[in-house]
Amino acid sequence: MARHLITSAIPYINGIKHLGNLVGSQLPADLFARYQRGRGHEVMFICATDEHGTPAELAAAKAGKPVAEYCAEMHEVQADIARRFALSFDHFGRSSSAHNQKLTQHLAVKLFENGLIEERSETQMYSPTDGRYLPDRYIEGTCPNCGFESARGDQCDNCTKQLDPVDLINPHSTISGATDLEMRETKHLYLLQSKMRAQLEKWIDTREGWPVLTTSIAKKWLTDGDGLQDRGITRDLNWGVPAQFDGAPWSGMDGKVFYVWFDAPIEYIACAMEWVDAGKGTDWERWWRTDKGAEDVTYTQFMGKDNVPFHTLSFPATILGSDEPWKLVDYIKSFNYLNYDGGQFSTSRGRGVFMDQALEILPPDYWRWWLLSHAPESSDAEFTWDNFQTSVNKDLADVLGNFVSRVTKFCRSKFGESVPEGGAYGEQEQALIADLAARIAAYQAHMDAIEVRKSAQELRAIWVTGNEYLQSAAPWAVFKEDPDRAAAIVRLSLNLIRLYALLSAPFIPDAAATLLAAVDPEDNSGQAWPTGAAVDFEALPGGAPFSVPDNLFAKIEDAQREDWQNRFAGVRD
RNA sequence: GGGCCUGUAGCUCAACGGUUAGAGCAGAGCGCUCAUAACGCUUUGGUUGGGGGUUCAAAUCCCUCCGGGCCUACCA
Repeated sequence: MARHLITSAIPYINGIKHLGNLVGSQLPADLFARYQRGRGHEVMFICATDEHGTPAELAAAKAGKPVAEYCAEMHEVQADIARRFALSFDHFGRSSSAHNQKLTQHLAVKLFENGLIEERSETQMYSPTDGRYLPDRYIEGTCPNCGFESARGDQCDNCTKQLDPVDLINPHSTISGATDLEMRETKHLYLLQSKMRAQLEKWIDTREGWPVLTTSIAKKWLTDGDGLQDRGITRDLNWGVPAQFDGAPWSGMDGKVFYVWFDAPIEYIACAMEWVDAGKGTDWERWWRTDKGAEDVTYTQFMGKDNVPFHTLSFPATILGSDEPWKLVDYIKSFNYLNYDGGQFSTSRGRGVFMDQALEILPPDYWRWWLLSHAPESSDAEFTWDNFQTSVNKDLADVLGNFVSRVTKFCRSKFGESVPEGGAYGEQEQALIADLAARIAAYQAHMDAIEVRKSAQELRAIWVTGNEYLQSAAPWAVFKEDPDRAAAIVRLSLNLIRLYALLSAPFIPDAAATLLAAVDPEDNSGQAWPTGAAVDFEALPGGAPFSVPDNLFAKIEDAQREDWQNRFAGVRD
């Protein structure tokens, strides 16, 4: 039994994520976790909320709440939606946890002791009115290059020129509008990634089979310009992991916290400690410490492409630089973006479908199927209602749902609600079994390789095989002359439903559970992962009871599609 | 500006130097009547964005032009 540690990029605490965020990390990670569990492997699937940083402080202020309270509430909101989307985290933690604070501080000390952290002084824009230092993107002004009036401190959206906040004409805070900005000298800790460049490059070069998207981004950062740059890992903020604490080997960091991107990935580890606290397990170290049992763990990370530099470089720099035996990632699966109907999803403008809204209109399996079967693996992908309607109606309702319907209803009317006895599998059945064995092997190969679209395609082909078989075996015609032969056909078909339930569970867990409950109500056949061996087609013996489930998937009507298309086109409150 | 990805049938995508470029959807025809008017079979449809080059052989490698997207280190 293999052991799989699986993490999804941790979503930022603010707001509810849209479908593009979902398909970029959490959903494919869940697919993989469910698949590996299904195969009988031991899985630790971890996710959390990323809670620190300026945006959380501002959102809390806007909501009129202390930031800790705001984050606690938003964490529950996100946890609830994740549950309702059937995301099967073993633990959904919080980067603001005591464990993460302690571990982040510990690793910083280790890095310092190993000569990889140093203090540097720099000047940054400070807003007395806001009472805070302003990240570049919170400063706007007139672009000195093109005269555009809403240029941000880091880049002009109009002429795309890279800027420095001091270049802006009439700069002001986007938080308060204050114009009394001033440059102040401030000290920060820097992670000396440049010292680790060679080590990181060697590590990246020895990774095999990583997505091009993953390695090309890592390579770019390693070699661009002067190579990998040192990175400030503290910020002048209140909300975060304090950079000054008992035992800190540096001073003068009072009132500063670690940068969210330093502490966020560390939460992957701390989350396993939270998992123990929550009473879900007893030993987190055997997942994370290679000196304590984690040397045989396969660690896979899932993320959108915007997260790749932090996972290929910064976090490994933290891990490797600590010189402690932490488990390093084995495979990084990265995704492009999902666009919405000709443009981008937009949180601020309420453009596109957000996770809560999605569940208001349809059950999770509908979304899971479409999103996964269209996952943006090789390039950006696009959600359109037309495509969504077609995929759901054809794949789920017609191919899978209708197969279940025709088999169970035919059986009920001719043989009653138990698996028919009599007859034996013949040549036609052997051919079907051989065909499916090959398809299941292909499906597994794609799932093992985390080829999400191809897996979905193969799964659909497996569903189609059932309809092809029924059509050519034609039990409704055979029944008139040879009821025993018809019984064997129906018995095999009912077994196919069970097989489909097990194979489909990673994609559509709720529907799979419904099928399994209908066709094997007492779970007599076990739920071992099917390999396509003969035994998988005889798991439901003659005489076993079953029930006819309600239609698995309702079709999306044209009127619904149009309604939703209008509803999600613009402005969310 | 730099880097990376991408352009293949009406649409969404495969094919990663080697038969005649394949699937699903959409379109056309036929069949079936168990089923959510569902299913099955057959079939139409491509100068692989343009041009040049390398090779016995190019969608695939190289150059160039055109289009789309993303990243570019202080948003997270």
